[in-house]
Amino acid sequence: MLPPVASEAAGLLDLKSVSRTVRAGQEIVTEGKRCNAVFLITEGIAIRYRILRDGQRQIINFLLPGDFAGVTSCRIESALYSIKTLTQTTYSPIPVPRLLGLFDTHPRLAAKLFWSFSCETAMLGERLIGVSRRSATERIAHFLLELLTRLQRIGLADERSYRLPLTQEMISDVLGLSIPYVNRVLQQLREAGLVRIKDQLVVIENIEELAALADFEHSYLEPLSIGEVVAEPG
Amino acid sequence: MLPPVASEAAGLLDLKSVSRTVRAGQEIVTEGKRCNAVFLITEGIAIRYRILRDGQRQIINFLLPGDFAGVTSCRIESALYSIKTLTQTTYSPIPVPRLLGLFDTHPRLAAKLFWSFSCETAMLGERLIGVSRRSATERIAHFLLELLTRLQRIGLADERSYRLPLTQEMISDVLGLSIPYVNRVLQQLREAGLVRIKDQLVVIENIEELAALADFEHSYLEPLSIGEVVAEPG
DNA sequence: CGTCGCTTTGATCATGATCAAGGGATGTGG
DNA sequence: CCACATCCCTTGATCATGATCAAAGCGACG
Repeated sequence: MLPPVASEAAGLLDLKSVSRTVRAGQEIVTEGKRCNAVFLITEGIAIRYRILRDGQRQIINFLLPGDFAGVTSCRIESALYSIKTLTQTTYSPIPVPRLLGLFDTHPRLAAKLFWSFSCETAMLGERLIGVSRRSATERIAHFLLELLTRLQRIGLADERSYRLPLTQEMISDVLGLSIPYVNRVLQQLREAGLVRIKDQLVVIENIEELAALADFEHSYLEPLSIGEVVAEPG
Repeated sequence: MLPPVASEAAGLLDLKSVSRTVRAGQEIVTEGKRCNAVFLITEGIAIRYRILRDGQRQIINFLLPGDFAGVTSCRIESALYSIKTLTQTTYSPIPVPRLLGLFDTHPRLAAKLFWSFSCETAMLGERLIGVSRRSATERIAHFLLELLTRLQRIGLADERSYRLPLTQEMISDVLGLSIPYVNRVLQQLREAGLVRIKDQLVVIENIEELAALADFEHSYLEPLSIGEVVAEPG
């Protein structure tokens, strides 16, 4: 259940033929190394991150099925970020020239692709606001809701819960918090009857209250009814 | 002295004919209101920001000549962010359908545009890392160096200084700090002989040391020698 | 001359980091 | 079957970065 843009691209580029599957914990892009392809994730979950000079890790975002990984990681010289799988993951590398060739051969698809990337940027903007201006509790709540919404979009979450290998360390690395503090905040959320995380299962017990707490507005995740904009002529 | 991509786009779209000039302090996009165009800034400086529910302002980034403003602000329903000018600014609105039409008519340009946007995302990623994991001093140093580099690219900064109406409040709103603390950190940087800000003139007195302090790596701002990637055939 | 916008200073407070250690699964080799 | 290692979660005590509150200085400008 990939988003339309992703499956359309996959079809056009005949990506199945070159897809690869790796197990959990593999790096598919390494920061600082040359990288001249982007990757369409078709199954599995990965993170994009950077290790800072003091050894801290900052996770930039989570890559879910349908996401194009590496567009912002790739630079001509070297990748800006590393990408590592959290679960068994299937992905298709798309050489950058091939991707850009799409602009010549399938402009309409390219336009959609372009617009869908603007969604990633919007997510980053929201995360920036969160990390910059929100309390630890708000950040954690917001982050868990963002994941819920994104996973629902691709059919990997039900009404109020989802399953993924999310450690407290990862939460701290996404949000710029310390592990013990994440632990304490999660306890509070649990005691408040808002969220329960247990054995890789995240259950949002009270979505409305949590969303209010987090000031969560999911409009920035809306899939942009691009059809209205790039209407087929006639 | 606009970047090549911007001036190429401007030429093709015959934007001069519809350019507008507004004075400092004007909002050209308002969060929450409908917005169905993006804006190519040709002169002047603006900020993109959001006012949070508690009244705090988070500045997402600075828009300089050559930047396309509003791609991430625009959603079909309503803008995610506001954009306000800091100086007198000239800009050209580009209706979204027109922009997307470029993908049909000038795929090569569209590809460049696409790639240049990935630069904005990279900047956001860096800012996220900064706000999330760096100390106030590092953040401020990093921010001032980023501005220096970006302004140099478009000929608006010399070797080590630039002029723009940057208040301490704005620095605090970009970086998620309080005004008094920004003030104190700036004093330290001044006393250390690293940076001096006076009367809208920012002087980096010791670039190397400041860059080391900030762990500043400007590769993420590199203009991506896209020519190598989208080489004209033949 | 008063007001407004910005900078500066001081005192106190608190959010969240850090340090240190223990606990509970799960897995692995002897 | 047990030692032990590893990974992750949890808890406690202390510390510090940076927020908050309050007020004063300082031009510029009408």
